[in-house]
Formats: sequence, structure tokens, C-alpha cells
Amino acid sequence: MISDRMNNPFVDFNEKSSFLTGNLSDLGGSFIPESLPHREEQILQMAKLLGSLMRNGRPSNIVVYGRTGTGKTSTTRHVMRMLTDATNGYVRICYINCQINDSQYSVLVTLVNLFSADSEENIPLSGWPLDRIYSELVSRIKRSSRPLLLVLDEIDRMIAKSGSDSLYVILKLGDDVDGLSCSIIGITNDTSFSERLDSRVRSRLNQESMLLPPYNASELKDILSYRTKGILREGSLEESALNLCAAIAAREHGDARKALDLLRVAIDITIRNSSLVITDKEVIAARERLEIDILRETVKSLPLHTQIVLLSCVVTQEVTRRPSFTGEISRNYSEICQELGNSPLSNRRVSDLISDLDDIGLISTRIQSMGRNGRSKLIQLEENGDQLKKYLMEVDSLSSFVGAGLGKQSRLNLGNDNDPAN
DNA sequence: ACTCCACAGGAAAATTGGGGTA
DNA sequence: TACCCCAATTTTCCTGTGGAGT
Repeated sequence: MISDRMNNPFVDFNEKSSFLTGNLSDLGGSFIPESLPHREEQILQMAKLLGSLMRNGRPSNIVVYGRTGTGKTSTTRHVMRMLTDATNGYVRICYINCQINDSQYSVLVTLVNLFSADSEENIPLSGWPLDRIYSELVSRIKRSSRPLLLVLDEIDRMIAKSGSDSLYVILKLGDDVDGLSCSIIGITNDTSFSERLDSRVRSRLNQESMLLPPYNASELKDILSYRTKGILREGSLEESALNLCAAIAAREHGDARKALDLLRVAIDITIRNSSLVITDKEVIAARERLEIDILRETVKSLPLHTQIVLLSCVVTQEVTRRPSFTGEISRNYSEICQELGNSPLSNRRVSDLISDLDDIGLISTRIQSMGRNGRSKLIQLEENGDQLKKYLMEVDSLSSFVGAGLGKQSRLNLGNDNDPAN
């Protein structure tokens, strides 16, 4: 179909990226490499703890702690792969990300469906009573009669949403299926996670814990060198650019994912600029682009009403030029909802959404008492307001606020004139 | 010492939306 | 089709709170 190579941008792009010798997506977060530099010790430790699964024994449950990018998931997945290889797939391994499946119901359903044989139908994502799903799970596990390793990534999300009970049900599996050899690995970046479990769950789950320390700059450099082998032609990555990637990520709590992302984006920028060598300049540009991308992505992925609350925070602070109070945010939120044609949520719910925004880090809050004038949360933007507004305006359902919003600023609730205290 | 404000945030009730069953 | 069950979400109701004002 395309005969004119000279005018084909894909051909052009491919030739420009001639320093690439492999697949750039291999630097992405989901790729699990053959080996994990500086995690050999932890891999060995985890493998030892799980060893008895191969002998149908009852290994300990493990909680893996570590900050973002310390290799918790990669280490665990690596061990999963080793276990599969060593047992020829005899040990059944279920990996569930609790950020996606964060309710008791959805974890159980996912688990049951992972166990479904070809002949069995998947159970629906809602509708069934929990006890029915549980007994379905038990009967499917009984039929399978193979050792089970259950990995719950971001396990703290499940506890935050459904409480300890949801975990207790899963931990109980071992008791309800006679002779089941089952081990659970929980992965979390929340060091206070186990404190929030009730005692019966804590003692069962936290039999063993592993803490993955942050990587230092030199370890990060090793990781980057290892991961770029086979992807970049020799000499296409300057030593100082490599050091810079490692140094930036080391400063960000030793985050290997950050280091890999930086390098990946730096490579991308180099290709786009038709350069042939990745230098400090590209790494610095990559850092800026990543920061923007993360913020934009965060803002755009918020639920609609959380976005409107954030918009209210931005607009209110834009006008008052001081931190705002919950009441102001709530009233302006309702105004904005009205303007956009959405029915507003209750103040109680808005208060929760404000807490959510605080958790995400887009705003910071602290409770302040004004004596006779009551007590309220003082809310301050953590990010540049103009930038937040720009990203919010890119959201389809909010974009109509632009012109109208600015024009209507005068009627927004900005404290004093609408404050019942006055 | 007591009052009162404007909420925070817990608990229970109500609503919503997906699915099953007769 | 009408009704039931269920989990998740949201609303309603409520108690608790810190500190300026009295």
C-alpha cells in the first residue's frame, strides 16, 4: 500500500532511532527482567520461605514492605516465575492487584474466576451473595487439589476499603479446605499496614515480613546499566546521563521505577530530537515531562465529583489568594455543579472527597479552630493552581466551566459575605 | 467555667446498580 | 416482567471538638 518510503514517517522514525537495538517497552514497569540486581538476597529469602509449598507443606504467610520502586512486585513476581519453573506449574499461583480489586467481593470473584476450569463459567462481577462465592471458591480449590500461592499486591488498599474482615475470609481458606497447602504474600508500601489489622488477622498474615530497602545511587546505576543492555547500542548513553538518572531517582527515595521511567523518556526525547546520544540535557527534559505527565494523569483519572471539588479549591484560592475553609469549598463546589448541570453531593461526602485529595497529595489540610467562629479544615493547594486548572479544563465534562466560570467569580462564595457567622 | 460556632467524622439508613429467579 | 438479593455508594443523623468570647 505504502510505496513511497521517503514520505513514510514510520520509516523515518525507525531510521532515526537506529541506536535502539531492543524494545523500549522493556524498560516499563510491567516487564520482569531475567535477573534483579541487588535483590538476590531477598529473592533467596522469599524462595526459602516458600520452599515447603513444593512439598505440599504449609509455608508461612509473608508481608513484603518497601517504598515505591524498591522492587517489591518485581521480586515477588520473579520468585513466582522461579516457583512455576521449578514445579512445572504444579503450584497454582494467583496474583491479584488490590488497587484494581479493592473490595472483598471483587477479590473473591477474581480468585474464583482464576480457578475456573474451561468448562466452568465465570461468576458475575456483582449480584451473588458473598458466602455463595466463598463456597464456590472452596469447592473449586478442593477440586484442584494443588498447592496455592496467593499474591495480594497493594494489600493495604483492600484493608482501607473493606477492613480486616476481607482478609480474614481469605486467610480462613487454609482451614476450610482440608489438606490445602496455601501461602499468602501481601505486598504494601505502607509500613503501618500491620498496625491497622485486627489481632487475629495480624498474627496469621504477618508470620514473616520482608522489608525492601530503597536503592542507593550506585545500585540504581547498576540496575539501569543492566536493563539497557540489549536495548541501547553501546556508546549511545553518556555515562553522566546514566549517573544523573540514578542520582535523581536516588533522591526520590531510591525509586528504581522512577530511574527507568526517566531513562525511557530521555531515550524517547533523544529519538524525537533526531539525536544519537542520550545526554544530561535529555534526562533533565525527561524529568520535567514526567512531572507534568504524572500530575496531568492524576488529575484526569479522578472521579468527576472529586475533580469538581478540586476545581472549587483552585478557583476559590485563585480569588481569595489565601488557604480556604471546607465551607467555602463546599458552597463553591455546589455552585460549579449547578453551572455544569450536575447535582451536587452532600457536604458530608464533599468532606470525604477533600480528605481523598489530601491523601493523594494534591492539597494539604489542617484543622484550625477560630474560637467563636467554629472549627474547620484549612485547605491549601499543593500544586500550581494554574496548572491544575489547565488539566481540569482538559476534562470533557468540566471544560464548559472555562468562560462562564471566570465571569461568575463575583458570585462565588468567598467567605465573609456568605459566612453565616457574620 | 461556660457557651457557641462550624465543622470533623462515625454510624446507620437510604439509594443505586448489577445480577438472579419465578 | 416483577421482584428479590447483594455490595457499594451516598445521605442523614448525630456526637465530639478547640478555642475565642462572655
